[in-house]
Amino acid sequence: MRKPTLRDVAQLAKVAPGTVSAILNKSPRDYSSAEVRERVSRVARELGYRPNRLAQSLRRQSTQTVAVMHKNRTIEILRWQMMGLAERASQLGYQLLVAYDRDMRQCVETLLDYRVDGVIWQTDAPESLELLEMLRATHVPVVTMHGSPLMEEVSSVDSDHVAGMRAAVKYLVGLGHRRVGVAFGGLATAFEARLAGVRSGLFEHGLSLSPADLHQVELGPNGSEDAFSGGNQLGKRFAQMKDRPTAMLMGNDELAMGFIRGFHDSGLRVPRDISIVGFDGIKAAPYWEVPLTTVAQARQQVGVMAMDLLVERIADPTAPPRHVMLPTELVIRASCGQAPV
Amino acid sequence: MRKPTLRDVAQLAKVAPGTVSAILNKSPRDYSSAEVRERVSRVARELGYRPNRLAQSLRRQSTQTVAVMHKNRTIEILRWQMMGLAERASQLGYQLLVAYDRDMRQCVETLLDYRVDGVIWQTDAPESLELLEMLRATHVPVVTMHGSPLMEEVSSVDSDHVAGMRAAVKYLVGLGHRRVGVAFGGLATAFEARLAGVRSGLFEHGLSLSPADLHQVELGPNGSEDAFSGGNQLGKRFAQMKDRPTAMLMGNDELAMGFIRGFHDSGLRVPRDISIVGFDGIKAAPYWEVPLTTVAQARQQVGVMAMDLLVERIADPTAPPRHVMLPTELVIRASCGQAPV
DNA sequence: AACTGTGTACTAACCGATTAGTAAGTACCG
DNA sequence: CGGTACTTACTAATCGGTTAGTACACAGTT
Repeated sequence: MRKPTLRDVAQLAKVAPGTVSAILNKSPRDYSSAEVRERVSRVARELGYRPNRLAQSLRRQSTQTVAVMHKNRTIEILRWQMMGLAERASQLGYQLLVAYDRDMRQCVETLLDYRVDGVIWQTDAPESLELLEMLRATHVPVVTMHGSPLMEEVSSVDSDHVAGMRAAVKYLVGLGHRRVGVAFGGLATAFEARLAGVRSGLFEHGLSLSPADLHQVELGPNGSEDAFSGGNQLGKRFAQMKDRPTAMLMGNDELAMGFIRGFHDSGLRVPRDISIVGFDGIKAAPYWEVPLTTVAQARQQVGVMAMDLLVERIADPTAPPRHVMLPTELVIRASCGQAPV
Repeated sequence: MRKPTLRDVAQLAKVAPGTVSAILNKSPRDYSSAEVRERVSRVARELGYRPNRLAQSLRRQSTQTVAVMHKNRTIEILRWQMMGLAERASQLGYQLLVAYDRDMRQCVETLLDYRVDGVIWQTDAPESLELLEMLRATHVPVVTMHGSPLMEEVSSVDSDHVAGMRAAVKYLVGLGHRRVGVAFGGLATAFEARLAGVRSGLFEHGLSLSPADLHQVELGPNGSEDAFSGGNQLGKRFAQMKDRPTAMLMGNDELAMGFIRGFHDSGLRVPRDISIVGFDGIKAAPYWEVPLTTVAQARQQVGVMAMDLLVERIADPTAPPRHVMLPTELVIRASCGQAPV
């Protein structure tokens, strides 16, 4: 009832274990005769033999497995990235070992114990920098995805948050808006990049971001990461304000959607009374109460690119790190309107 | 620059490898003196020694790793389940090896090659039954989550879809509805269970489901799994119908949300012109155009329970399989109203 | 002095593969 | 017939741990 081993195959086929290995791996060092080859293959098939990857990896010093570090969030865009990653990994013959742990340090250590060939880093919390450094010290190839390049020496992929926000700003300014605000939730390097995009976009048009118009919102109670809730509250507050920006750039779509809902509760309307731009391009965006204008990311592409960069580094660890920025697209729907005169 | 091995530690501490192993594992067979013990621990610490899990697993015949088979969907509720699973796994000291592959068979084989201690099955496609059977034949403990019990012999966890739908039906009937319809997307055993719940619920009240009121909707173009889109189209169609049910039970929240949007486009209103109940309880539900009444699942709980059942079977493979149904809760918001008289 | 017992640490087989080195058998050639 | 070359398959070390079995030293007994 034990799983058959290579030795079992060898015995039944009356050859040495090494021979079986050579044959099944189509090794260039396999000199066996057609007759033996056939016999071994047949026995292996009949036994349903499958090599033990633990043993293989141990010997070969390569696991064909990459670790994925991520705050297992329910943020939709992160899931799309994961999908892209997973699909590409499977295409390239890699397995994904995912880690989830409040204690990130322990998590990294555990993953390394598995002797993974590489690590994908999908956590953009600023405090992760120290851990990244620790990872880098082990010489395991790492690629960060989501979150702007954290370290020069570590390859990274992400959407071009800066360009995306600049495009959004340009669009709003084109609609006549002069006072635009932003709202973000929590701390994250991705948000920082988006904020930078807003600033630079405004500057381009001779405008600037008033500190009063930069809003930090709570992402829902105790780690529920419910950006809808935070956006909702902000929307309600905005509806009460006498003096507010004519347009808002929201940190992500969920925030924007919650905002619209809260804003509407008080009888005010989007885009009549305020213009709203989201970020990400999640599935619900087109179907929202007022279809959301948003900076859409190339969802899965970030993931597949991350995987590509990683195998590139695995193949040649000395290659210089690369930093890829994927273009975003401003998807114009109904949540923005002409600025009031 | 090589990672230090147990042998390195042994050499530096001037003891035999086996001694080091015994000490570091706090083995009951460790008879070493306090002095040696201290020396070994110190050397190990200084070297930053970490055991190679491949070697450990190979020898111990146990990997402390469980495989997760799942269609890596972006359906929110499935992500919540995965979060619960991941968190519990980490608590119990297990790693997750996730698989994503169009070719499920190959996927299963690959995972088994890693000699995982167990498998979590989160794919409710009916065609997966054959694969499950194949898995079972290998005697690896398996737990299915999401998707009603597929096989008597395989432990399963899921929300009680049937009870959930019956509660929803009861609620609608209480509001005076006599003709309620349902809409589902794609094929899935979870949907089948929900449908069964509807039928039994209606029967309880002397009603029944007219075949004309059972709607299968497309889940968006080519595998995008965008239930919003499918729901949206159905909503539009419903708005044009002269004769329609006074209430609809939707297969999941995304479908329900899309439906409401499409329905509203034609000037009709929810719940004035039709009552809508969703299923799942996703984050956006309270914030929708009309806050969604829905059958909420205990999101993460399914995942943690799945992990618990799995370790139970890993510990004792001969234990009888268990089938757990988690209660659902009807969350009443604004999308249902009194039936027209 | 021989025997038993106990504390301590070592030895070596083993998990299941991979692979460099080697050996046996046949073919060819001068 | 001895020597070289080629084919074919085997042997044994190795990856990095775990663990059953063994050896040795010293103390206490009779």
